[in-house]
Amino acid sequence: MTPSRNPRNGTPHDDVPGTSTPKTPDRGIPEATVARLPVYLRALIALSERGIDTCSSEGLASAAGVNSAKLRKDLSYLGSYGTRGVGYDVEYLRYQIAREIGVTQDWPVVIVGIGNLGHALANYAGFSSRGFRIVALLDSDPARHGERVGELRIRGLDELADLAREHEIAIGVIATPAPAAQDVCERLVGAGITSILNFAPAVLTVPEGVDVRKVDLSIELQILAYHEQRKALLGASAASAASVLEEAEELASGLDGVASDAAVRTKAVGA
Amino acid sequence: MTPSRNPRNGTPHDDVPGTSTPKTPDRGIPEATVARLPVYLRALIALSERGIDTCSSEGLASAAGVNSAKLRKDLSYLGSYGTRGVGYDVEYLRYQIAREIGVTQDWPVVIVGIGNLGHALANYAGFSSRGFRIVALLDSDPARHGERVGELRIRGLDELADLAREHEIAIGVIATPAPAAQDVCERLVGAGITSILNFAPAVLTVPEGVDVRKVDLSIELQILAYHEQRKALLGASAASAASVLEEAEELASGLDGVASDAAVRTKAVGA
DNA sequence: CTCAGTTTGTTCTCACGTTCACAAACTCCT
DNA sequence: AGGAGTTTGTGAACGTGAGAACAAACTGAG
Repeated sequence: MTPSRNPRNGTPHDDVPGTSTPKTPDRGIPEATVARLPVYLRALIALSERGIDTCSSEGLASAAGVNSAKLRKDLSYLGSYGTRGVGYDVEYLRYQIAREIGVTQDWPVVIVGIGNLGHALANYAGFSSRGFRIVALLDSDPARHGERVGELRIRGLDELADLAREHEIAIGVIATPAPAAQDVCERLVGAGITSILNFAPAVLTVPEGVDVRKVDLSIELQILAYHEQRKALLGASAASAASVLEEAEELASGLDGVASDAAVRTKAVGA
Repeated sequence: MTPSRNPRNGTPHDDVPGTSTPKTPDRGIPEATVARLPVYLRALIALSERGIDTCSSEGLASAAGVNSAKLRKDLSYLGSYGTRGVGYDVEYLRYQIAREIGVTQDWPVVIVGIGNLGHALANYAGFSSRGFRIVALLDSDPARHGERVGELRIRGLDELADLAREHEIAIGVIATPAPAAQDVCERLVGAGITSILNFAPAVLTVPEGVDVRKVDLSIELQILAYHEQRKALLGASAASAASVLEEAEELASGLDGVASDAAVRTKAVGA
């Protein structure tokens, strides 16, 4: 039973229809929310495996490492799957999120570039249990063709089109060196693949309608390095921080507010 | 001349000065910008290697895969390093960004968990050329101790504290299975490491002042799957898009996983 | 020197994401 | 049945980010 049909798609805050917003609010779940749904799903699976069958937004939020208000708002985009005064049914919510993401059944995946990283990805057990099935491993090096990795054999890139058609592959993973990435990307797109996960440190250009997500180890480390440097600087000498910064900046002529006119004039005359 | 005013922080409408806001207005570069600086750096290195010594914001932006206005705004947080009417000096800008990120010299890094992924990371040549040096490989499995990977030997976790002190390690990489991640994380923090890159599919809790960045392959794939599913649904019947969206729930649960849908629903209701 | 052309740095506006706070809705106890 | 306690779902305020547009500042030719 439980009618619990929530009229969610009643365009919640669409006040004035047809005025300034030509955008379609059609079931569009915000990107930031989409990126967190898999985290919630994993937390729910963990709870489920521990035999817990009900949880509050507070409990699930802390398991997922987010704020509970954010969690509730995120879930509200999917529908009203909780019960006030009680919480969420773990199995039910788990299924609903899995369905929304689209991992109630497996997606066939191809990995291109079977070097160190490609091997690691091919052997990663986490995929199969999370809605993905690796169906093909490709590499441009003929010396590797035929080599077995797990249950699969490495094949040549020329077999891509056939394999993609046969297995209805929709997701491709690029684990090649950077110089090969764009070429591989175009082959994937040519084979009808419209979602690409790119591990190569290169910027890919793709036609409209193709989604690319990038995972870049060096970039992640560099972001950490920035914050680490910042912590070191601030902690080392908070007093001399200002002078360090002043020295670092040289050609900075910040002009805002009152002093701008004077500064500009001076500089223009001097030049 | 030019008292080298800080270009950032004009504090547009600075409400109450000095009293109510203990927030650090000092040189705070927006996170979104910090995340893009490494991309610009890589693009500049590529230009430099091709012998190009000057570039416009337009050119650099397209090499980095972003909008030129965004690029200029990002760079403006660092200072005024360009020349109007001319563009940017590639080498100069490259150095300024590297300095801002903090990769003008190498950061010592430790990798914990030398399985498939750990091996791949240890062998990844990109680190050394981008401001990082792997100085230690640790694993909890004694059977692996002593094994050589590249130039390093695998060591036990008990050596972490000594190695961290000796090499002044500030960045740790976790490449263990999920269940071990939190424990390893605490050991890293205990050894004085305050920046962590986590590849394990687990939520880490750390004390204040420690930065954690997460790289999760399954999550990236699931985000792609969501969009892929969306494309498939919309493309299937573009004409009846409106109606499809209205009853997306029924349609989706009808199309995929009928059996499991029924099972879950039954269970949820039954419970 | 002046003027036209080019490109940066900055301002303004809008959209998106986060967080607070509270009404609505449920359970449990008396 | 009714009231106290709990928890969801959401409206509203706030902060951050993206992009368009433009003034400032440079180059080079005449």
